[in-house]
Amino acid sequence: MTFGKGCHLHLIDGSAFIFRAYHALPPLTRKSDGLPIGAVAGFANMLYRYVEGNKGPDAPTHVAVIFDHSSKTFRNEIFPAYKANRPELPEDLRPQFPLTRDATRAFNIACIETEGYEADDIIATLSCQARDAGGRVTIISSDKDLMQLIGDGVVMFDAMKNKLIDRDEVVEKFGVGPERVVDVQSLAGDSVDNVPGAPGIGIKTAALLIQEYGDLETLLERATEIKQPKRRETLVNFANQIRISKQLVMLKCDTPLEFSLDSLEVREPEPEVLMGFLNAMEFRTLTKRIADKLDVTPPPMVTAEATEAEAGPLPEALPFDHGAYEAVIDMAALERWIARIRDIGHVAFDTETTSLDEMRADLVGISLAVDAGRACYVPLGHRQGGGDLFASDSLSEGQLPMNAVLTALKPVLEDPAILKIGQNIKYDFKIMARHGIHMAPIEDTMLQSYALHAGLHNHGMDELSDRYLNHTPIPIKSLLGGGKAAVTFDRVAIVDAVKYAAEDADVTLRLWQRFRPALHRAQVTTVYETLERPLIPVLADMEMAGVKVDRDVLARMSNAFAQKLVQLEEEIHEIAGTRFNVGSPKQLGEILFDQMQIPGGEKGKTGAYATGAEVLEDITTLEAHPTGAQLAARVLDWRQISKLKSTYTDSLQNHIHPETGRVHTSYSIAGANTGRLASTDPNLQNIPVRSEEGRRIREAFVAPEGRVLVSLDYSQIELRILAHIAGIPALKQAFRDGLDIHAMTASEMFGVPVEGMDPSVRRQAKAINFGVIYGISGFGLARNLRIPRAEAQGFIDRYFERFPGIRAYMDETVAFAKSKGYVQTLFGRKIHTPEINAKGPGAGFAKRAAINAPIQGTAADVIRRAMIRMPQAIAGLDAKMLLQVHDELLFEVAEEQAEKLTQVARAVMEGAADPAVHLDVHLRADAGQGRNWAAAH
DNA sequence: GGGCTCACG
DNA sequence: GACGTACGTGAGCCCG
Repeated sequence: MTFGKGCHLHLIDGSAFIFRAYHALPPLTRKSDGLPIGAVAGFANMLYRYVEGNKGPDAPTHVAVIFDHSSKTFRNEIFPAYKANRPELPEDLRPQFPLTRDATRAFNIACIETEGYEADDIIATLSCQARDAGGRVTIISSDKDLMQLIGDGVVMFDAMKNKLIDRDEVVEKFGVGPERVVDVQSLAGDSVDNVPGAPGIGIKTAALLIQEYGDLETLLERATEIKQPKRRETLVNFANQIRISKQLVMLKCDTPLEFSLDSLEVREPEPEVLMGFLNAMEFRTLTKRIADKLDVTPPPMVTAEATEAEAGPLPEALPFDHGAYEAVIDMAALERWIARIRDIGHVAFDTETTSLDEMRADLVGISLAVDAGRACYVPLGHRQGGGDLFASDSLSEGQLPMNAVLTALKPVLEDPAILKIGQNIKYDFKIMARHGIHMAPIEDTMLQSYALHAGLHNHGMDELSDRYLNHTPIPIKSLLGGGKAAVTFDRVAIVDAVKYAAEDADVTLRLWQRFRPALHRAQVTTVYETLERPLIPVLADMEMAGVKVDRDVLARMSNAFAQKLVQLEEEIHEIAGTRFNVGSPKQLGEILFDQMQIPGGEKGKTGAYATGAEVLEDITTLEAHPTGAQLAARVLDWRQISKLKSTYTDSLQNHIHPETGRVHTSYSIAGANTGRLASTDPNLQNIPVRSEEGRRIREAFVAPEGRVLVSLDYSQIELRILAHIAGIPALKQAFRDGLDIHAMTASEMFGVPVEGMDPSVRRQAKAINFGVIYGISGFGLARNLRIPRAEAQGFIDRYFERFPGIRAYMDETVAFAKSKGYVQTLFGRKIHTPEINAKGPGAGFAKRAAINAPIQGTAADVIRRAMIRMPQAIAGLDAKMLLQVHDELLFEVAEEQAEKLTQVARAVMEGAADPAVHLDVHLRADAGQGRNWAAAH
C-alpha cells in the first residue's frame, strides 16, 4: 500500500521501551546459560501488549520501532559535551540491545536505526514525511524532546500512563505550543542531555520570554530591551551558547533514510519466527501466552526439559486447575496426604481462620500442597447458614474433627526433616502455636521475595502470584464480600473454600519453587537465612507474649483529655467568633485565611489551605494578628490532645486482649524497604515520648506484680554506622572517646570549644548530623532549622569540607545505585532503587533514599541479629523480650533478675554485628528499668 | 478511598 | 527563581 491520506503511522521509541523494561523487572537471566534477558523479556512483553492493544478500528496501517544506533552523533561535533554526563549503562543491559532488535523483527515490525543519528531524528524525519504525504502519525513515547513534533496530525501517546499527549499537554509542560518548544528548550537547557541553554533560566522564565517576544531569534535580537538586568546580560552574553543549544535540541527532519514509508506497512507476525525467538530466549510464560493467542503449539523447550529433570516441573508449566483440588473429609484421605508430604519432605501450609488478628482468630481449615497443582483443603470449622441473622452455630456436615486432624498433623508440622512453607508463615505459626503445635522448620515465600525484591514491589501473595506465576488467585473478597456485609471464613461454603484455600497453598508452593534458586542467583541466601527466616519464631513469641497495659490509667487519661478538648473547643469557637469543626483542616483553613485574612495561606493540590503544625506555629508568632495567633496556639493544643486521645488512650484500650489483659501488636517483617520492622494493630513503635504530656501514656505500659520492664536502646547507632561506612576518622575517634557527638561536630564545624557551648549551636550540628543520614539538602536543612536556605547550604558546605568522606560516600552510593539498581547494607541486604535513573523529581527522592538505605538498613540488620540471638541468651532467666522500636528492645523480667538481664541483653546487642561484620566503631546500648515504660526508657 | 495531620525512630 | 525535597513507618480523621 502506498502511504498517503487515510494512513496512520505508529512510531515506537524503542530505547524508552528498553529502559522501562530494564528497570521494571528483576535481573532475570536465561536458565540455560545465565545470559541477562530481563530487559528483553520486558521489551517483548510490551511489544506484545502493544500489538494486542492496537487492533481496533483505529489500528495503524504502518508501524516501526526506532532505536538509537550509538551514543556519538552529529550533535557531538557541534557540542562535544552533549549527553556527556549520562551514567554508564548497566553492564547487564548492553548485551541485551541486539536482542531487542531481534524481538522487534520477530514480531514482524520494522526495526530502524541509523548511524550518526538519534532515534529522535529518525522519528522526526518519518513524522514529517508521513504528514507531508497526508497521513496521521502517533509517536509512542513520553520523551519531552519529541514534543516539538506534535501538531498537523502528529500526536504522542504515553504507553506507560496510557495517555495521549496533545497540544494542551505540551502547553502545560513548556508554557508554549509545540512549535515553540525548541525555543524554550534552547533557553532552559537540559541537565540530563547536558544541553547548556542559558544559565539561570529555567522552563518557566524561558516560556515567559518566548511568549513576550514571539520566538527565540526575535528575543535574541531584541535582548537589550529586556528590563531585568540579570536576564538581559545572560541573553546577550550567552547568545551563542543558546544558538548552539537550539541546534542540539532541534530534531532533524532530513535524516537520510534508505527505505520508504510504504515498507513500514503493518504485517502479522509469522508464528514460527516469533515462536522460535521466544523459545530461544526461554520465555516460558510469554511463549505459552502467545502460542495460545496464535493457536499454535509451542515448540518443545529443550533446555527447560533438562532443567525439569533435575528440579521437578517448573511452576509455570502447569495451569491452575481449581477442580483438581481435593477436599479432605475422611481420615484415610488425610493420611494419604501425610504420606505424600513425608515422601517429598516439604509441604506448603496455609490456615484459614475467622480473623486477621492471630490472637483472636479461630481455625476454620487447613490447606496443604506438595507440588504444583497438587493441593488439598481440610475443612474443620465451617458453619451452617452463612449470612442469616439467625444462623445456627452448628458445624457443617462432612468435616473431620479438629482434634483428630491436628493430632495427625502435629508430628509432620514438628518434624525437623519436613520443611513447612508458608506465605507470611508467622501468621500460621501463631495460629498453630495456640493449638499446641510448634512448627519447625519453616520457610516463607513472602520473606524470600523481600530478600530478593525489596524496593521493587510489595510481597503479598496476590501480587507475587501475578508477577511471578502470571496467575491471579481467587480474590478473598469474592468469598467474604466487602464492607459491613462481609462475613467470616467459617461462613463460606466448603465447596468454594476448597478452591480458594487449596489455591493459596498451591500458589505458595509454586512461588517457593521459583524463589529458592533465585535467592542463590541474587546472592541473598545469607540475608534470607540469617536475617529473615530465623526472625519469624522470635517475633511470633514476642507478639504472643504481648505487653501488659493498665486500662485504668488509659481510661483516666481519656476522661481528662475529653474535658480538656471540650474546653479548648469552646475557646477556639469564641476566638473564631463562629462554631466549626476544629478537626477539619478545610474549615480551619477557611477561618484562618479567608475569614480572618491571615496572610500566607497556601493551598495544596486539593484546593484546601495547608494547616499543618508548622503553618500554625508560624501564625502563633504573627504580631499583626493577635487573635489569629491565639487561635492557632489553641488549635495546636487541641490537635495534640485529640491525637493522644483518639490514637492512644482510647484506641489502645480496644487492643487489650480480653483473656491475656495485654496488648499484642503484630510486626510486619517485609513492610519497610530498608529492613526495618513495622508494627501494626496497634502500632507500638510510635507511642509518644517527645512531649511531656504524651510520654505519660507510657506509664500505662506496665510490668505485672513482681516484675519490671527493662529497656535497652542503641546509642546513635545510625551515626556510628555512618562513621564506619563512610570512614570518617574524626567521627570514629569521637565515638571511641565517648564524646558528645553533636557537640564535637559543632566544635569541628564552627571552631568553638565543646566546653560551655551554646545549646543552639549544638542543636544545629545535631540537625546536620541527622540530615546527612537522610541525604541532606540545603532546602531540607533550612526548613528544619528555620534558617535561610543560603545559610543552611553554607553549613552543609562546611560540613563536607570538614568531613570529606561523607561527600564521597554519598556520591559513591548514588553511583552504585544508578549502575546496579540497588544499594546494600553491610550485611548484604539489597534495597532496590528503581526510580534512581528516572527523570523529574522522583530521582531526587530516590537519591536521598539510596543514601539513607544502607545506613538505616544496616542498623535494622544489627538489631535483627540481636533479636535472633536473644532467646538463647536469656533462656536461663525468667525474662521475655516484648517489643522492638527500631533501636530499642523492651523486656519484662522478674524483679530480682533485672540486673542480670540487662547485662546479658546488652552484651548481645553490643556484639550483634560480630562476627559477620567488624565495625570500626563499637556499638553501645543504654539501659533503664522501671515498673512502667516511661520509667524504663 | 485519598489527603491531611501527626505519633515514633 | 526551579518540578520539589530532608529518611523510614502506621493510624485516625475528614470529605467527596
